[in-house]
Amino acid sequence: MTAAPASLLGGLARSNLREQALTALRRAITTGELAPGTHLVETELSEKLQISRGTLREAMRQLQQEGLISAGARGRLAVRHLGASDVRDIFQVRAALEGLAARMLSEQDNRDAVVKKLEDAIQRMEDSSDGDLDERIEADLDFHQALCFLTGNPTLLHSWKSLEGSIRMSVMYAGVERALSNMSPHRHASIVEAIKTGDAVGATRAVEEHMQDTAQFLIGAGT
Amino acid sequence: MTAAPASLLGGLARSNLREQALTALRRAITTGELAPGTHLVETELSEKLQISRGTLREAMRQLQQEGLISAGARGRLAVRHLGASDVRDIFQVRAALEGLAARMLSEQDNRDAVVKKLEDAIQRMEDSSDGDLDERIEADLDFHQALCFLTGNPTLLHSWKSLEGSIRMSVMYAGVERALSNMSPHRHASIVEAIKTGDAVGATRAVEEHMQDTAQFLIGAGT
DNA sequence: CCAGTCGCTATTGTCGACATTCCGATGTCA
DNA sequence: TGACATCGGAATGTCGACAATAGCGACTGG
Repeated sequence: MTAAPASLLGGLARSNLREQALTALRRAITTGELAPGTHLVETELSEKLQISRGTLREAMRQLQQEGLISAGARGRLAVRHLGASDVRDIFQVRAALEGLAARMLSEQDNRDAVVKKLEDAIQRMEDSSDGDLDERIEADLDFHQALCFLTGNPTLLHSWKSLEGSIRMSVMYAGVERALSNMSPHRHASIVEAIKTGDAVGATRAVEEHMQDTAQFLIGAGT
Repeated sequence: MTAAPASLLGGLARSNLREQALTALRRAITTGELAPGTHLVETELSEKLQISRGTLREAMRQLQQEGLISAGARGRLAVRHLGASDVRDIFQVRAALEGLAARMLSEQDNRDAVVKKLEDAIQRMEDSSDGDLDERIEADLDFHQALCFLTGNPTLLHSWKSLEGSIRMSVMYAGVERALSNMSPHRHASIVEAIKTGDAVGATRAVEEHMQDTAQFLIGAGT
């Protein structure tokens, strides 16, 4: 939605090592390639990534603010270790954010275009239902990001994205397969339906329930 | 609340240039010393702050994620320029976050201690009512931060803090004096009152209304 | 055998320099 | 005169090196 070109001619800026390192690290962490708790040694990482420490440090600062990396004593950074309470906390905030999005969209005047795009997003989820695991996760997150994006509130989108990394870690916390087993399409459809009919409170509640259930489900599978 | 030592023995780590630069820049921006739109030239700033560019860059990355600095073409950074719609957007998200906080606190079991602390925060606001302008702003933000802090949800607090810079810029957008004239203590008292009686929906609504009114007020004073 | 001290090592903090790239001025040729 | 090539200048991107410090282990004196 944003990492990819917005539409036609979205973004052609795809260079600079910092961004690449950022993407690589984010992926490594949310994939589990870098296990939670792993101490990230700058010299080591910079060598593996073939970039200088300075460049790496900039990327890590950002990861830190995204909640993927936590700081220990003496400036030491480590991959964040999530606990059950963290997952619950994250999804509570997420619910507030996406709940706001759903309400805003429900109260909007020209909902047709928005609803159309959300339905497309759901369609994409169904299309990928027999595809790659990561692909399905991606499709799910795309839907939820779209929810925020379509409100036209950049701050809301930004806040959501700041949480995206944590959300991905929550998924990993429970295991990708297990997390996916909970992602029923009808859950999302009912949210869109409420938005379509302009049922603001219904849409908000649908989102909040969805989030709470998901969190509960993920926690139940806790390590 | 967090910048200051937590209580006794809170934090004794107060060095490293990056943090200092971060604080200095944050202050300069939210004070207006660095006007919105100002192009932040790395070489120039690093010389003024007497630090190296690398160190400065790390600080600026963080400011960027906090929404105080926006990136233009070719990696150029500039002090973010807020418009009326930005202020509205920011306060919408803020309302969602603090609304969640208020609801959580209302539904909590042992509310006495929490309520006590919030009342203390209000007291501090009143104490500073004839003090320095910045002091009053600080007291106000302290109250709202406490709202998030007391929920015990670190993610919520983190998200709020990510927004704090933007909130401060919104205040500056309208002018500190004007912004302060809207901060009536009774507004906050009614929030605490609702929390005290366990009225979750009332507390949430009180917060949301407070936020919406404030946003409206700030926008009305637009530059 | 224990305690205290000294020095080494691992890792982060900070810096200055070089590389790259875009923008604009300048100059030249049809 | 207008368009195009070229040359600086100004910023950002990236790098490698040095400084500082905490933690650890060995060594020594009692």
